[in-house]
Amino acid sequence: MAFGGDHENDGHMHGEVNRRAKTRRPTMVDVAREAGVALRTVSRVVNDDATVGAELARRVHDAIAALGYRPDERARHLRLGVTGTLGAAVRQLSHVNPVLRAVERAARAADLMVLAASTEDDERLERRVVESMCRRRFDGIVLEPIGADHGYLLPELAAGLSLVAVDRPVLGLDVDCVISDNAAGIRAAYAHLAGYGHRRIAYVGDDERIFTAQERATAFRACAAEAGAALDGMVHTGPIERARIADAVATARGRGATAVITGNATISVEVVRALPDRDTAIVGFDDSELATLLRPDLTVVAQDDQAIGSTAIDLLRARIADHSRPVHRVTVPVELLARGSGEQPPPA
Amino acid sequence: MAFGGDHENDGHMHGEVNRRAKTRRPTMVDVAREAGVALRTVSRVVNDDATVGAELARRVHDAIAALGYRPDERARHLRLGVTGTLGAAVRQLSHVNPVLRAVERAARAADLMVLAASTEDDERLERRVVESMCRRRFDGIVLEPIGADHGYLLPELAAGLSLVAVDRPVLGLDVDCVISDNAAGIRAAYAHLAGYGHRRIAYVGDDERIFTAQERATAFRACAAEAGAALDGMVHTGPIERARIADAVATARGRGATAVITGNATISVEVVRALPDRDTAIVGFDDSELATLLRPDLTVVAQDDQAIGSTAIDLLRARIADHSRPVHRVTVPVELLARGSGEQPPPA
DNA sequence: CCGGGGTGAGATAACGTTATCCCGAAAGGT
DNA sequence: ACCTTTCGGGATAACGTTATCTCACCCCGG
Repeated sequence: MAFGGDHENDGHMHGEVNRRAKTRRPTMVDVAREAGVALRTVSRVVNDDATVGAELARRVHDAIAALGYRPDERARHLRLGVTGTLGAAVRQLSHVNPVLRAVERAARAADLMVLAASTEDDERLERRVVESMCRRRFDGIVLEPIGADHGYLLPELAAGLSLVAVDRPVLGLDVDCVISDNAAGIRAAYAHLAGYGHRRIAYVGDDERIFTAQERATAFRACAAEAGAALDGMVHTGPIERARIADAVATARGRGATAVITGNATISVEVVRALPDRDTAIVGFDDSELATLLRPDLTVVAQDDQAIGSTAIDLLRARIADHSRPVHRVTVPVELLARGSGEQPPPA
Repeated sequence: MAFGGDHENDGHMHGEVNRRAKTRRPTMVDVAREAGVALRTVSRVVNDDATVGAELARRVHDAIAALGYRPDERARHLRLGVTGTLGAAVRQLSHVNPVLRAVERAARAADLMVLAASTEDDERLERRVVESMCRRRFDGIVLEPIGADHGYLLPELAAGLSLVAVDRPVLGLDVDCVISDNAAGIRAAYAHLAGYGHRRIAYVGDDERIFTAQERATAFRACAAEAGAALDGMVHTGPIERARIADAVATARGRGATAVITGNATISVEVVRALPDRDTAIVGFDDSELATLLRPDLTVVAQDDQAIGSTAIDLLRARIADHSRPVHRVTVPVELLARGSGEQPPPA
């Protein structure tokens, strides 16, 4: 048995696939000849133009079916000047990315197709991807920008590219963007933990060269300063590595930390992994499916992915419609979801 | 200072974005006029044709820079007949999908751009996405097929579409595909648990209308039959709902199950959630980041995502090169990774 | 019976590239 | 000095659509 299980009854068998050898694909001209009508009439039929008579329309449809004609959008887009396509350049397609999902949804509602590609957190690859989308004349691009130097975007923007940045701004360039209110999220987390009596609160975050990581760490330091709390051994930022995070957690606890705020979902996982017992309170940044797998469930600062995605599409469509409109930078509120891990008081 | 710190120097400020009002984009003709050369010469320069003199090349480059000329791939693709683009139609872009990642990587190595879109597990949306990619004349499509009726693919294939299915075959259609050896994976899991003394082994899987779920459940039944084990209350398939899975786990344990094999990563999470204590052995299908978060770490049947992805691209490229070559259906081996949850014997 | 307006359909010119030819000039050989 | 070869570069025709005209035709009022 080759495949495990026999599936003869599964699908309606469609029979052999007829793979034509090397013959050119039929075009509108061929359809016109076959139907005995003018080229323009075929175009009219394909585009559901009402001004074509029923008899001719039928003949054209028959010819299309007989020849297996498939319209070519490349020519259509070239002629029209518009592609009806948005590009999404995100860090990793194959990672959890609720914002991308919302972007796809919102674009579909606006009858735009989203085609996405990964930038793999590599500046050069981001550039390749974005420039490629530009050359393809996508109507607009949703970008999750990485790195610092986005100078390559300048000529594209000047040439008419419509762009919106999500999650982070494009540093040094004045373009539309949608970001979460990172500072408010950290403040909410800090206040939440403080409200339960915590005085020594630690922060474990991502590499501060990353914009969001920098914003969140800065906000944390500001919270501590405002609360009059010392920062010695309480702030740990750097790359996401298990050993580093385990170390950070150990150090913080050694200095008397009774609660931890994390910088993102991945770090939350590692922090939970590194905590030997359950007596340290945690508030994680970013919601995730894992949050409710832990015990107690993880209290998180959740971003409003839906709002971010649909706002991004709104901004992009507005930019496409009016390329010289003023730049908008939208900050989307976040929400603290109390689930248990952030509501335990410090041990007496 | 290694990381962190001040970022004032990070982004070279690029100043104001010069958003041109409504002027037409410059084309090769404009560049040719500006440089005082023929259209064809500009094309040569853009395509790095060696037959163009240094002086003229410089003049053309200057003109390109002066006008801000950006080549239009739509016209290029139309003229060339190929797009250098592969489409990837997957169930959810924004979910963990290591195969897609491998596909992107392999395609990049072959100098092909991958543009991906979600089908959202919706047959109609899958059709819209695939047909859209066909009309855009993508050179090939990687499809994670859903549903049963893929008849709409027939005319596209006849018209010259190159397609490869991953994870599941296109039922009823004879097209290239790459799938994991699901049956072998289940057999390995079963033998592994049996080897540790388990006699009552349960299976909790996905809806059997899904191809992989059906294959895995079938293989499990075959294993049980071969081992002479009764199946009463041991096989639970259906939609992924927390309540259903909790129920399934409770039933199985009630019937004396000492070990559980799961149908995929999501189900593994729910099974772990539903197990009140740690005395039931588990082997999960699909590896995931969560696997090593649990205690004990989860023993899993891991798919070889890298192999699946690169094989898919290989098949697709071969199909593009020779459209009438014989169809290949590749089965990729899976690997059992023992991490602890599958090595505990039944309670005495 | 004729002219005018509406209407369905065809010829033709774009859209922005690349490929096929062809030509003019420079170089080299006798 | 002239013929041949080479080679850089220019005119022009595709690629497969859609948009702009134009035109033939029909219907109807005057």
